[in-house]
Amino acid sequence: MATDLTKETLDEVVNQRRRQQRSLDTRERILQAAFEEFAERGFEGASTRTVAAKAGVQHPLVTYHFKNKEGLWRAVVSTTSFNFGQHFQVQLADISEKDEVARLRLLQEQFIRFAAANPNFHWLMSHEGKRESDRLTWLVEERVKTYFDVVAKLIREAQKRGRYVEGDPYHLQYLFIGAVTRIFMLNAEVQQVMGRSPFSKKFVDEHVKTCCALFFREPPEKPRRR
Amino acid sequence: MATDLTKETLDEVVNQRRRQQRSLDTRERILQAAFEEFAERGFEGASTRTVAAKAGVQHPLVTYHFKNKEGLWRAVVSTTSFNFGQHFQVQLADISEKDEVARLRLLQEQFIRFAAANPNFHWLMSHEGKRESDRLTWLVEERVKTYFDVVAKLIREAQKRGRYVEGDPYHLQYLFIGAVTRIFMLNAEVQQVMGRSPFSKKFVDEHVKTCCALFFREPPEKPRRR
DNA sequence: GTCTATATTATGATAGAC
DNA sequence: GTCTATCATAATATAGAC
Repeated sequence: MATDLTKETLDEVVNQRRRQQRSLDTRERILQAAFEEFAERGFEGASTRTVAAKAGVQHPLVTYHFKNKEGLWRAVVSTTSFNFGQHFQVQLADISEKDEVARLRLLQEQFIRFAAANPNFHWLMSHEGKRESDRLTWLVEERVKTYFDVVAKLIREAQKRGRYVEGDPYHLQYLFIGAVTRIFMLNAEVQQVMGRSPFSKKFVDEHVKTCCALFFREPPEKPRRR
Repeated sequence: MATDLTKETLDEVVNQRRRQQRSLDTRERILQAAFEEFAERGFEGASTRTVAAKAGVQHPLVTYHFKNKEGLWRAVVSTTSFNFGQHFQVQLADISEKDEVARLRLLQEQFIRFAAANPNFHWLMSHEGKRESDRLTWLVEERVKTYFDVVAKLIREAQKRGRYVEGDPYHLQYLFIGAVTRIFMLNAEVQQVMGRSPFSKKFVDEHVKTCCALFFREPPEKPRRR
């Protein structure tokens, strides 16, 4: 079949592929710009025209690719949530299923490093948690609960072994997430109050240590060796 | 002089007072509505027309009483910051200047109870900490720094006595504030994830205990009595 | 797939009557 | 002090040309 293609139809195919590629690029650039815009201003505060301008495309293209503002928001949440999940999978695979404390510690450390690298992700989520909405219900059912449940299970195991602070695991997760993320989310204020950026490697390493030290406990005293 | 007043002028005085009172009421209602609106949507997301509608007044009255949107925002921050400060003064006066650990503990507990009662206050502040602006600079210089400095001093004293976790006091304050406030700020999400409200008296009491337990340390072992 | 043009609605701000 | 009327601007969304 391919050998039957005339010069004209070959050109058409090439053109079509170029167009498809450009379309994908456009979609990707809108998505990236929308992520920043939604994180910065929340769903209602965000402007799809500003998104288009940031992405360097005409504003009707937003509607073309994502139907409407809500479709754009859902696409942003889906891709960023996927990235969030991916961030843990790789390293977590190296650790034995049975060592729950080690898994939890790695998970929490990775969470902190993800928060440092993606403060916008936490703004995106936080904006929706303020008040009830269809978007919040969707977010909780599809994304938040699954993550919370996984971590809660690990926290319970760690608590059994005396390696994590006491308390309701869901409650403790809100404390942990708040303690970890706020300093990155309020980075402009932090810069003015502390005179340094919370994003430097040195600071992030300190932050990992300090946050983990707050929630993890040293192993209970073993009978003395020797 | 007062005895010279005719019936007409008396009526005028009464009317004027009524008008002044009504004006103050209007101002107050706009202020309250604006607090909710700014907390919910941030400065740029907030609409002065929505504020007027919530307050039940015509929208030009916003301009009359506060000049413009920024003037309204400043008035909101000033009054709510004043309330925040007032919240500590009363009980703090009862504690000796010298017992820094007790002062710090009371301050932190009062902070938690204030956060539970006024989640909007923390939203109002958080919106501005995201990115640089004249409003942020004003906020940090006029309100944030003074509070942070007072608490940092107490934290250093408590650390000297081994009664507070180690680390930079400003850094630790961001951890503490984040841990404390997030669960109240995301109350709609919390309700869906945990199936209960973070605002119940029982929950707030638990929260006070859990948060303080994370940051305060028990006194170092004294030589055993008896 | 992309872009011009436009319908509709909402915003911040102000002028002027009462 | 309050309210009606209005201006200039910017928003979401869509129709239709290319």
